[in-house]
Amino acid sequence: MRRRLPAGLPMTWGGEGSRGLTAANIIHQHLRDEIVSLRRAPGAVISEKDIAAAHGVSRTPVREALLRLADEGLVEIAPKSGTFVSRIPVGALPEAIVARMALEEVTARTAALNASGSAVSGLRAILERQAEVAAAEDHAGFHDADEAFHQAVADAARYPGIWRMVQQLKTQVDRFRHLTLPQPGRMGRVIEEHRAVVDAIAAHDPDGAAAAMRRHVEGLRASLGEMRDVNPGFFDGDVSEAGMSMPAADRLRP
Amino acid sequence: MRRRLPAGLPMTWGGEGSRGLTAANIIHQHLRDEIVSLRRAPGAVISEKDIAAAHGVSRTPVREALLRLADEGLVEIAPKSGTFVSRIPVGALPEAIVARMALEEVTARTAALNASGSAVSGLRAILERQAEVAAAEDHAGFHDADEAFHQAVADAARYPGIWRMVQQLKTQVDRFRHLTLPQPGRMGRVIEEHRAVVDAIAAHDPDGAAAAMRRHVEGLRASLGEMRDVNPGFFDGDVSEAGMSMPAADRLRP
DNA sequence: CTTACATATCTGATATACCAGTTGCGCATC
DNA sequence: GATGCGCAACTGGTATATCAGATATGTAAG
Repeated sequence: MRRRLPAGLPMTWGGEGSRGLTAANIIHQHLRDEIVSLRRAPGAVISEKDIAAAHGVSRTPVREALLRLADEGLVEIAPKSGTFVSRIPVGALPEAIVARMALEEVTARTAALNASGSAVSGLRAILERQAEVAAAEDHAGFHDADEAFHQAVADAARYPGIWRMVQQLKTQVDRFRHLTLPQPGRMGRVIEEHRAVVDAIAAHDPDGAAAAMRRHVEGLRASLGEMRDVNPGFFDGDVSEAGMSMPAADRLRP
Repeated sequence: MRRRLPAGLPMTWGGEGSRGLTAANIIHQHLRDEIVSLRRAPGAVISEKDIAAAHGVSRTPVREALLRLADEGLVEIAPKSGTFVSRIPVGALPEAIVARMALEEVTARTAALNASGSAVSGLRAILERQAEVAAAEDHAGFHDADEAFHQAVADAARYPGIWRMVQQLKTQVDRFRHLTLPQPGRMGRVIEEHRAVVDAIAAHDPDGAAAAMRRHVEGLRASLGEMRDVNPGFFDGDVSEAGMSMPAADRLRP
């Protein structure tokens, strides 16, 4: 008996095999968006049955989506009890930022060594676009451009797998960021930091690129300051563990 | 209606919630062992039905386990066609090692800053044990001690999440390592590298610890040299991409 | 002998049904 | 009124059945 050899090219270790647009994948994406954008609040109950009904499918693909979200740390499944949107693990955020810094630093370094001319041009284009949306006070567009920038650096370094890890790390921090006040001047500062990274990459200066990227992510850590409003029980553990000052009060009384 | 607040403490972002010993988890662990240890060959077919029968359960928990393995990159699911043990993505291994180096370097650095006395003692104990099993030519025990060492460093740094990422990265490389010839003197060299890391941590020398760990992982990269035997279609992409020399021939003719 | 096509038989994806813990509320009790 | 207990309505975990796509094989035409 001859076994057929699938022609699939996995390309990386951690990537969901980009298996077609199955119902489970659609629901996964949908729920993920809702959770990351905080349209579903941390701690909120997720009902398999409701999701299934809302999408007009059975519980099976919903369950598959939820299991993957659980692996990503975005939902918590309590057996025979319920499924909930994960609270933001503020205690783990500093570690996540450390990991991201380490990964992005080496990415920038390699990008400086490997970047093609077109890659540099692409980076500059993203920089321009980001400046434009910043001038328009378009926060959503700014965030998109930021993501595009970091991905472009990863592409320039040819590190798709590391980029996937960074994306994973970004998720929790981004969710937290949605709860912070927009800081005046932050967009301009970020753009300058990005520009420094691009300049170092264009100059093929690995140490400079790594240092610039490190400064950038460091700045990100500092931007986790103030909460947007009186925050409910969105967090797991003590908020003061996030490394930055914070009223530390107003947790809901249970 | 009051909603109950689960007392679960997630602790990190990426960890499977350590949800009880469900059938799916058992099967996941079982299959994972078989795949990593190469008892299931890369490219081999996995039948949901067979696994289910072998474990005396239905296909549902088997499917859950396989989906998680697919997310980990250990199996590939071809819709309506079949599920296979992932071929080793040799082309992605250098990137995995780069990522691991970045993460373990910062881990060692933080460990040097944070390590308690007991943590250092624990590290030395592991070092001793590793020397013992090395003297006994116990390769399996050596590998276990190696894993314990790296985990202990991560524990000393209080980076459980980063350790989980490193574990993920180790998986594919370890699978590859299972196919390489044991290199004479490697165990002794590894132990010396470990000792350098511990010494730097004990001396609270962050730069030294980071450098020592970097050298260690660098040595690991170099150890990916020769294949154990004429290698079948265990690899995805060209083996020469692994960064080391290799006959590059004898792929199975389809 | 080669090639194209129809079809039988695999597979994974989904639907449905059932089971067993967990939780919360209400009633009985003190 | 406070407290302990037990039932009822949830939930997630598993089992079973059904559907549709992909592959392989056999057959007929060239």
